[in-house]
Amino acid sequence: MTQANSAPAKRNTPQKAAVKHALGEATGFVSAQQLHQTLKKHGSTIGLATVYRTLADLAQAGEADSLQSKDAEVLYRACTTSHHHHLICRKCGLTLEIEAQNLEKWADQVATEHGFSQPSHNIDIFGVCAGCR
Amino acid sequence: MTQANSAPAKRNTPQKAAVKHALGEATGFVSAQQLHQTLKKHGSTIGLATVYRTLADLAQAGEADSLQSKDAEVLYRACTTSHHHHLICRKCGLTLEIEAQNLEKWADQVATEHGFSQPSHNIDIFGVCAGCR
DNA sequence: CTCTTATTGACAAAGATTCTCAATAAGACA
DNA sequence: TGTCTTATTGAGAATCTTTGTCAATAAGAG
Ligand SMILES: [Zn+2]
Ligand SMILES: [Zn+2]
Ligand SMILES: [Zn+2]
Ligand SMILES: [Zn+2]
Repeated sequence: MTQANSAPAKRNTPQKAAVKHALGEATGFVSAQQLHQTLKKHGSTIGLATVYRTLADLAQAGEADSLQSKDAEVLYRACTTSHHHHLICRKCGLTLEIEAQNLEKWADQVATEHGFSQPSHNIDIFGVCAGCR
Repeated sequence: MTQANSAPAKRNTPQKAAVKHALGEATGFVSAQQLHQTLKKHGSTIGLATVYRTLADLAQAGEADSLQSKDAEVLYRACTTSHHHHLICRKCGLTLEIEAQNLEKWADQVATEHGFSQPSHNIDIFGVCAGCR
């Protein structure tokens, strides 16, 4: 008698911990490739596929935020689990988390006003930080 | 005596017109690949690279807006040249243009408040339209 | 009509991400 | 602690989007 269909049990591995840690060290958004390079530079022998898999899991679990960069690659960042948005430096990648209650309300309102349900949104602000000028 | 360095003169070609027209026909955001398929289905022998090139030009000229889809591909849409944002149906892709002066102000304010210059932003709202429910 | 050269299309090439699969090791249990 | 099941890993292949290359074509000026 096998269990009907429950999610496979997750396991804790040094690789996952390493990715999580490296992501935490980053000051802003980084790509899977960058993270892989960094990890290898620090002596890790982790595989690229594993970095991709782990990042995808973290994003799914809400422990990381992701966004698409200009050159078609996905960038990740360790984040608080509460809903928020980002202010990102175009030059150095420095990232600040920002919140705006009004904004959340506005977005949902716009959606429902036009007959759209299950509203969600993507809001990111870019600029050049003080240090980069 | 050759001209110092002016932009090469643009030429009007049936291919560009076709892409522009096909983009106008679409009800929402479409990818270069989709557009290429559509064009071929209508008998055109246009090359994929040309579709990419034309879309990039349109986006540059402000005649089309672009956004990154979930699966790492760029989507385009024919748009008005004035600054605006989008409300997009997750199912059928139906897209509405929306404006919000307050929002523009808010975004720039947040940036300057934190010492960021040359502010810009990405704001998109998603949902499921009435027709898809 | 002629000539210059921007543009095109077929194909190669680059990058990012995912898939495949045999080998490894986490975690449960005796 | 030792054994066993199977989630996870890493290396490379495969896939997919996008860009680059280049000879052939054709837009537009004269
Ligand atoms: Zn900066
Ligand atoms: Zn929000
Ligand atoms: Zn819809
Ligand atoms: Zn705006």
